[in-house]
Amino acid sequence: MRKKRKHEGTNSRKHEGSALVIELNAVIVAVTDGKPRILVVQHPDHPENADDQKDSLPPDALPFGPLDPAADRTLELGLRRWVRERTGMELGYVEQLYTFGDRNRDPGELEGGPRVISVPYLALVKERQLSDMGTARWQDWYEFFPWEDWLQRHSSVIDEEIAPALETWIRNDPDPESCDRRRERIEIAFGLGGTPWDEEKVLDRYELLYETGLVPEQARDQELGIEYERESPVSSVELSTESSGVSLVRPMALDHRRILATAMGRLRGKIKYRPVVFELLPRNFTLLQLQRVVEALAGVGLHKQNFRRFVEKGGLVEETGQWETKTGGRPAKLFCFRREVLRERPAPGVGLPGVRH
Amino acid sequence: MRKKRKHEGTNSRKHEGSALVIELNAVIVAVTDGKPRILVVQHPDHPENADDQKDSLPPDALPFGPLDPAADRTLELGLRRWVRERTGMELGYVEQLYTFGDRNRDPGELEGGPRVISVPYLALVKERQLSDMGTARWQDWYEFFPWEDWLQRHSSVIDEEIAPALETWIRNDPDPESCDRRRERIEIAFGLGGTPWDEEKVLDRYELLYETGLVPEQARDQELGIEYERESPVSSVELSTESSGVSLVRPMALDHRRILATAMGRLRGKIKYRPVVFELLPRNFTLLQLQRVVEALAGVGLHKQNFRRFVEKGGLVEETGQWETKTGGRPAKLFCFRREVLRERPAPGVGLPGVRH
DNA sequence: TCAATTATGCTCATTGTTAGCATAAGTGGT
DNA sequence: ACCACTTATGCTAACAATGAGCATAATTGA
Repeated sequence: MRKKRKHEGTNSRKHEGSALVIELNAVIVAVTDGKPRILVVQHPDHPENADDQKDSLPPDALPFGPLDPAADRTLELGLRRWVRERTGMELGYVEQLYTFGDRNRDPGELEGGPRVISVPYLALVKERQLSDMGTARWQDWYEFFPWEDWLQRHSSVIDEEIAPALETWIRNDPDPESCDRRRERIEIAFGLGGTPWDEEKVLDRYELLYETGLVPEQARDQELGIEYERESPVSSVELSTESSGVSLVRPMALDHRRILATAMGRLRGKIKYRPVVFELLPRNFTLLQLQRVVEALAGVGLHKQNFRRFVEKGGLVEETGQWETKTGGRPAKLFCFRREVLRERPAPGVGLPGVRH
Repeated sequence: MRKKRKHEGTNSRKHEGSALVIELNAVIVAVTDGKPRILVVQHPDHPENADDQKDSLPPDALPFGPLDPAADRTLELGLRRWVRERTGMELGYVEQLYTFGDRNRDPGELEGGPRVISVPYLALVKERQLSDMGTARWQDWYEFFPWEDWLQRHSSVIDEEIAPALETWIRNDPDPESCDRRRERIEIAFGLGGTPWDEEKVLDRYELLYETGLVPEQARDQELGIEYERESPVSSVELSTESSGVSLVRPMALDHRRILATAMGRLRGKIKYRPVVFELLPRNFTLLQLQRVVEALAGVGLHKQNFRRFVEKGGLVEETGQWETKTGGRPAKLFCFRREVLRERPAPGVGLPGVRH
């Protein structure tokens, strides 16, 4: 009984006995103090909250709510509805991410619960909208993905922890062909062996870490008997037993880290060809503020002068005539998004001009 | 009774009385003779087949099948299963497109049927796999989207039919603000008023044509009392009554044209940063063959010499040493996809080097 | 006033793109 | 054999975009 889902209780009888429900997840992103943060809640009644856990740190969960097939006219309106109801937040920009429908992605299914299809959305909100109601908190998304941060942590996690562990994983594969495939996947995903780092491949990296058990939920799922196969099957305890995964990753409920990875990758890609960063900024901003937000999202540092040239010459912003004086140095011009760019360029985005190597 | 869905009958009792079903759609694309074609079927029992239709041309439908929540381990496997069962085709590359869950997108809901959520997939198959079983046929996708073809038809449809009609639509809006928004959307979507044509904006263009009733299904949906609102509400018979839409568009069932638009836009975007075109080509091909496929998909013509430079210097292909002699001119080198490019470049795609203006 | 900090202007070499010109090597017809 | 025609392929000049850095400007705090 402990895994009874909240929305089974709250919804009308229409769902009772149904083999199928749709759960809407929200990855609500804001950037504060140069850190991308997502809104997380405490998952109401998840197995990991039970006492069979060694470390009792309860996993964070993405906010979620049910689709009410009878009441919600569209999925997006359903999402907006329960986000409003539960957090009081009125979402602006939202974008559907993907639909996750693997069996047993919700362990409740193992006990006869309905098949839960999850349709997560990405939502971007402005800094100032920080309103934390109930158990909801903002959490730096790099706490869930330390290896994605090449700005603050220099991502030594990869060299020191991930790369060696993956190397073991490669070598433990008896089949030389599959071995090569593993190596190729790893080198492409993590930018090893001469391959350049691609900040968009968040999901590929996650999938690899899941398969290799370097991420805590793999062990948890395996204990529950959930198979989450991709290309190559997980050969359980291939890795040295003491290294139970990448250190310092916050636990996450269900497959929410996978969803977050999807969101991060999508957003990192999208800022390059769509002016979505501005959803995360106040109406007026300095170019450095803009740069910091882009850097925070992409997880990489950018060349300041080139960034400013790109964004100004690209017609993405225009001067407001105002100045920001509290910069700690020379005052900076304040800019705002230049809407006309939409007519001029087919794919107006910020790109990552001058990524530091 | 005429609208009873096939899978309600074929599936187990688990679905009986359920308020929710998931339908998997497949947009199966192949390129033959320089034309992108999709696999269409005749929709089993759709209202448009009834005799209340003036022109009795039955609408084409995308192949679809139900998700069996009890049997299908993943959505993708469910898709592959019924495609195999119904067409004998074993799909290779597939990619989830989007999830459409608007109420009444299936008119059966109006008569108490379950809410039908559609999860369409894009599948790419090779030319030779053309196997048409049952009612399934291959159909040039530009028959459904004449205005997307700037290669064969020069797309005079836009100048002669669409642009004037949209101009009327703009002028018929009493509110000057909303009027401006309409104009901006149109100019951006259709590349009018100095804005460049963006071949990826297939869905935006479709949405506009739907809203303005230039596409046959708008009238049909309105007759059925289905609201499919986006930003601005459809003001029904704003347009001159005689012009009942763009000429020569093949009718499509349900919201399948919207799904196809999503697929086209996605594919047109994806070829630029992912080497997916090769899924549509034989293992060995000439550079012109490759170019023709890209052109067919993107709907625009490319500069031959620049295309070949781009694709060769970009490391996307490698020579096989073989020659194609039946070119009708000088024999051409045969190339194949160069897999190593995946390691070298973060986003290896074909791009559209040298689009003809 | 100095050091530190941030903003902003400008350069230069490199690389990539656009739009062509020109040549090569086949075809079919007369 | 010669022709017109087709397709393949090599090459270039002008221009645009990018990467990396130097230099200067305008603030603040010690």
